Amino acid sequence: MEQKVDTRSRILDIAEAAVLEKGFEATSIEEIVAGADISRGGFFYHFKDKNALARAMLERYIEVENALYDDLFARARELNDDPLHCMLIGLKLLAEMLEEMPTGHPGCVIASTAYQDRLFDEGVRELNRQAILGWRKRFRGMFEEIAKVYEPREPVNMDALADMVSGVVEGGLVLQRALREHNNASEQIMLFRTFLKLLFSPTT
Amino acid sequence: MEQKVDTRSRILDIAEAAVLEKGFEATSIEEIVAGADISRGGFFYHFKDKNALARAMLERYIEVENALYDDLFARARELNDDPLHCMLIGLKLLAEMLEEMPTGHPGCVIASTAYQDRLFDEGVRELNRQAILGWRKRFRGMFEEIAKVYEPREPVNMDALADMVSGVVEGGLVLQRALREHNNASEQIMLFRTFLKLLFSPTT
DNA sequence: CTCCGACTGTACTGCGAGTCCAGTTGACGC
DNA sequence: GCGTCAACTGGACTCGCAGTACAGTCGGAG
Repeated sequence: MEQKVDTRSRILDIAEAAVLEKGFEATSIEEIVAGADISRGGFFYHFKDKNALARAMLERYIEVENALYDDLFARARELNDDPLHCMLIGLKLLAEMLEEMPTGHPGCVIASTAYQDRLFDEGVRELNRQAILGWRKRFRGMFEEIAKVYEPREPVNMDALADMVSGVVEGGLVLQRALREHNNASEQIMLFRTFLKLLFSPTT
Repeated sequence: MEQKVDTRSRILDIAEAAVLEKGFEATSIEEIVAGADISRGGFFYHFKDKNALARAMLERYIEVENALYDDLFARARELNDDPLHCMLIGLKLLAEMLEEMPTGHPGCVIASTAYQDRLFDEGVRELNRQAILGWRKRFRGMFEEIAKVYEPREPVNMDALADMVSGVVEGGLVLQRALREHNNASEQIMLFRTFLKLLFSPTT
């Protein structure tokens, strides 16, 4: 049973690296089993089909991403108790993290999944949906805390503002991928930060 | 020769609809030729392979999108000569247009292409890149006009601000696709508009 | 010693991309 | 009216990859 966990996550590691680099469809099972040094039969022992692999990858990815956000904003909170400054510091840390990744960010599986929809079953799509709704809830909560302290200068839809965090990151990653530049995502986050500063700045 | 143009664009129509709905890889040539009522041989007569099809689709799509932006901001200019207000009106029109699309927006081929990278050759990727750089140039020009009249309240990187238009649209479309909601993209654009209003509002 | 979970290995089906090519059809130029 | 050429049709084929089926192996827990 040691082996089971081991091999399974080894497959996920290899698959994730390949998928983030080339896309899901362009990654063959042949290639994964070669990388993980197992037989084709071994692969299908762990995953019913490619869909099951996609599902497991998404689950793991979302978990990691959530842990990352938890950690990021916890660190931000330690540095400053004010909800607005906590948000601003958290976003700064996020931008820095994205910038530090040498090969550029691995690219977000969410967008990739969204645009290859029909390749996946309903379970995978629903997982994707729930992940984004989770982030909406997370950031909405944070923005409500901020709004309690700082009256927004313009009326905003809180759900949309929360979605903008995800949207700006996703959009930035799309640009980055397409342009072959490497800091678009972090620049976009920094601009969003500027937006928040202006939106919640005291009305003199 | 009438036929040639006719059949070719009929293939592109069918393919575009299918690809926007299901993604490129999930769309088979079989299905395209059935829809266009031609033989497999006929398809390969017009397009060397799926890559050539992708390239032609992208070219057409980018042209349409550029014409759309031209038209949108020309209409906005007619309504108001001030560069900031022209931008704000143009974005409003864009948001409304996205909202009016009954099935939600067809989804942006750019993002889809970016995330399926290795499926395509260098030509397709470069086309994609140039399209985004074109939008950067377009919006950067507009923002520079605005900045001549209105001093930005916070320092911003003009290229990044220009990219934010594309990024917010792309990001919004990703959310929309993944969430199965229908107005995320337009909401994101409206939020970006709020950002611009705050950024370029007269410093009291 | 035996059972079981984690595999290996092989052989097979089926699908879709892409190739090759021989033949048809209709418009146009002469 | 005849040849030519572009725009196809239709069919046969190869290849790579997903997925199925299943028989056999191997090592550790009981």
